[in-house]
Amino acid sequence: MSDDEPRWLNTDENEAWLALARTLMRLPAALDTQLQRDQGITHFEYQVLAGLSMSPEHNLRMSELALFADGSLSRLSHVVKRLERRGWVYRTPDPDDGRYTRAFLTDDGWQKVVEAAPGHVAEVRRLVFDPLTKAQQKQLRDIGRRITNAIGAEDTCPDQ
Amino acid sequence: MSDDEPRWLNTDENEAWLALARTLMRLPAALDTQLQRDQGITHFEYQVLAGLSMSPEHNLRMSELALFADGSLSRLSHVVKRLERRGWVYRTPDPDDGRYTRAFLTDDGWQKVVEAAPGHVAEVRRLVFDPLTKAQQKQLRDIGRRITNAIGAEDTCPDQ
DNA sequence: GCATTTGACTTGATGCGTCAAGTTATCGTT
DNA sequence: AACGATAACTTGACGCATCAAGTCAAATGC
Repeated sequence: MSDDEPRWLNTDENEAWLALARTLMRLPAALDTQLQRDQGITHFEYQVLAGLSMSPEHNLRMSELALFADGSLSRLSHVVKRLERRGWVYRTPDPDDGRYTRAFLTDDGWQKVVEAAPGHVAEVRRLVFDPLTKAQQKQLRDIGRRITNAIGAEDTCPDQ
Repeated sequence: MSDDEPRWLNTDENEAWLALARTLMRLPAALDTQLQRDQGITHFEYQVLAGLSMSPEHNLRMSELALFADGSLSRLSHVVKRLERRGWVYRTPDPDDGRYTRAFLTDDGWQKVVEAAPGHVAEVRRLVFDPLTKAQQKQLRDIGRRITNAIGAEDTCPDQ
């Protein structure tokens, strides 16, 4: 677990780590900024709405939605409550199994996604894909997967 | 600004974006988890302590420290207040120019960094560098820089 | 040399995420 | 059919980040 002498980062690693750390700090902030400024929603709220909009009947179980949006059930519950207040979503117990709750997108909610999506995608493109070469895009996918795999094992998801 | 028809992400881009989004979500959480569990501090608090520990006299101006730790002055002010309460840091007006505040690491603060650093570095290594090839590490540095450059121009830092 | 401006913080209110503790509905067992 | 166990949420309290407004010290203009 702990060596006698820790292996510090060498110069190359340190530069890579610095670059990654900056990205971890600023990219989410930048994406949130765009959505907040143009649409008055957070990136997480966007993901929730987008998740519902992509499902066949515009509805999902809370647990499915939490998995999709990569957040805890508790967080999702709070967020959906706010989205419900804004009239974009409503919840009903699943008719097939009363333990589940289904979140439905309203028509207004659908409109909101349709309105928000192009700007968000454009921002992702501008900040992530435009600056990278094709090869780097592929590398990025592989790198991201390797890192999340390294994390993935112990705690697949928060909460619970 | 907005095209007639937005350019959606293609399959390759979508996979890369998914992998990146997961990393953005989970890597910071994983690093915070380790530091919180083993040392009772957040990653941002660690960065603040580490920043001070690396400076010649174990002190920096708040504004320098904010830049180093990649956070707003306001955020830093709150955090340093907490670190001060815990006895790891203290603040004094800069003797040379009373407008600046200097944050100093205490002996206990230094001990804390020495205690926390090896475990944190080991976690970064385990989650980021061990899973990657040498070539990917270099790519990661370049990719990170390109993305932060794309962001960088408009808002170098929050607050202010 | 006094007033204004600028810059470097500091503070308090607000909102969101997390954590621990509930609730409620079904399932398995007896 | 009753009982505990489990799974799927929901809720409330708490901590931290952000934002807007305030404070205070030096520089700047007149």
